[in-house]
Amino acid sequence: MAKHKPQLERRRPPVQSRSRATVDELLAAAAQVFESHGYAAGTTNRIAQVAGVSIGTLYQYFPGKDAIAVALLERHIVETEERLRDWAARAATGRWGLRATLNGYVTVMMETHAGRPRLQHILLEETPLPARVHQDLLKSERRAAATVTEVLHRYPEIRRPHLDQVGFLVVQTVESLTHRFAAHPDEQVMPCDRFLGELVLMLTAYLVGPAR
Amino acid sequence: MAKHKPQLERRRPPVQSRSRATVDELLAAAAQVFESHGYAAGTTNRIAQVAGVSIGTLYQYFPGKDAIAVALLERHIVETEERLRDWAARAATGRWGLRATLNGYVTVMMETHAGRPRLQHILLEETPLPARVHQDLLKSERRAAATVTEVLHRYPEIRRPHLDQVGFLVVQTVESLTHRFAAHPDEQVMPCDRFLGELVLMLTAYLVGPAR
DNA sequence: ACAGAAAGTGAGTAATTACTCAGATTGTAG
DNA sequence: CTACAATCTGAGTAATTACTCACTTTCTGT
Repeated sequence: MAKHKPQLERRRPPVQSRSRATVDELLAAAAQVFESHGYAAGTTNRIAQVAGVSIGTLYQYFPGKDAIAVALLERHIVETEERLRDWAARAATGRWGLRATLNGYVTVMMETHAGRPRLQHILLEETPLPARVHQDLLKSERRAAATVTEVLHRYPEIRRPHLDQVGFLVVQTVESLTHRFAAHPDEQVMPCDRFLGELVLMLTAYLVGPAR
Repeated sequence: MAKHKPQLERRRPPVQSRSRATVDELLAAAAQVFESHGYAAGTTNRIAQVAGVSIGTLYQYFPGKDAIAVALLERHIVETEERLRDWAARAATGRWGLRATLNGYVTVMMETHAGRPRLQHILLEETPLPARVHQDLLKSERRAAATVTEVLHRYPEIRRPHLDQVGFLVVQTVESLTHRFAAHPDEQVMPCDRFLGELVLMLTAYLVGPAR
């Protein structure tokens, strides 16, 4: 369908407030359309329509469909890192026990995906992302693992060796279970709050449990 | 792109061995093509080409693209349930400790996705599945949880209440972490065998840990 | 007021692709 | 061998869709 191969850089940077609002509208519309239709079926025409602008305007600010997905993903990475930093800062005050800290972490992650549970999945798995973005994702995930590891260091009841790998597994576990539960919840078998509680229980048991 | 809306039933059931082989070829080709291109970009023409038959032959046995994905998914559900039954039977001999049993479960699940790590994700998330198939998936997942719960009942060291919900969380955890690790392994931070070991450790700690 | 820049429009284009069909080829029963 | 069914072929069709461009409208500085 693509006539030419477009770049990934924004074409014309918005300078007036009107155009900045348009770009915001476009991103919001894209999030909604991708969430409900998937990447391939989320057409650029539909995105423009939902945003309330013409298709030409869309291509004035984004050189191609991929670029929109990349922008959404990069925005999500930034937001997630912000939330994680906030959580780490709160944990660093030392007023919380391990369990409350883990509870906070899982809650933050669930909130992050509460609004559009499928979107991150779609961006990650269905979108042809350039290698650069994959690198960014990997780096961001490693930073998250490092942050979590650092927080865990504050709790002497954790006696497990290789805390960095432990932090990595915690991040992976929370991330993947949160995604899964947000996207396909089985409220019949396990309601959301119970799921959260059990997950925190599992993580706590893992961290303070016998080293072997 | 679709002119008419096709059904999901196979058009002409293969009766000669030649055509049965053709259908197998088509499914194998579809698995390969979807795995490497995703659902939307995995074209029917390409599937037919990889299978070594003409596009017309493909449509003689499958009424539409979706039907191929559904067939692949149903096949995967059957295979997974078989593997799970085998594992439960082995666990029922009573010769394994809890840890070995969990290790076996995780190993089985990792093996299931080792060959085509992305395929299940693609079928589940990118394919427009009819409601019937989603029901089947949910049912299959619940059966898996029931099987695991039953196995866990054999181990008196597990004192946790609501074993059915515990079994459900174990299934969800293993399923989602296995998918994630098969699809995007970060061998640099955590090699596969170490990942398996830590996951088993986490599950064990969760199951035998303090009830509160 | 006005020139030029920024922003927006949407019908149209070229490429892609799911699917069809008229007929050729291969297997099989009597 | 013959008739018929099963199987296979692949060029062609209609629908879809990413993207362009010639043009209009709105804003801003002077």
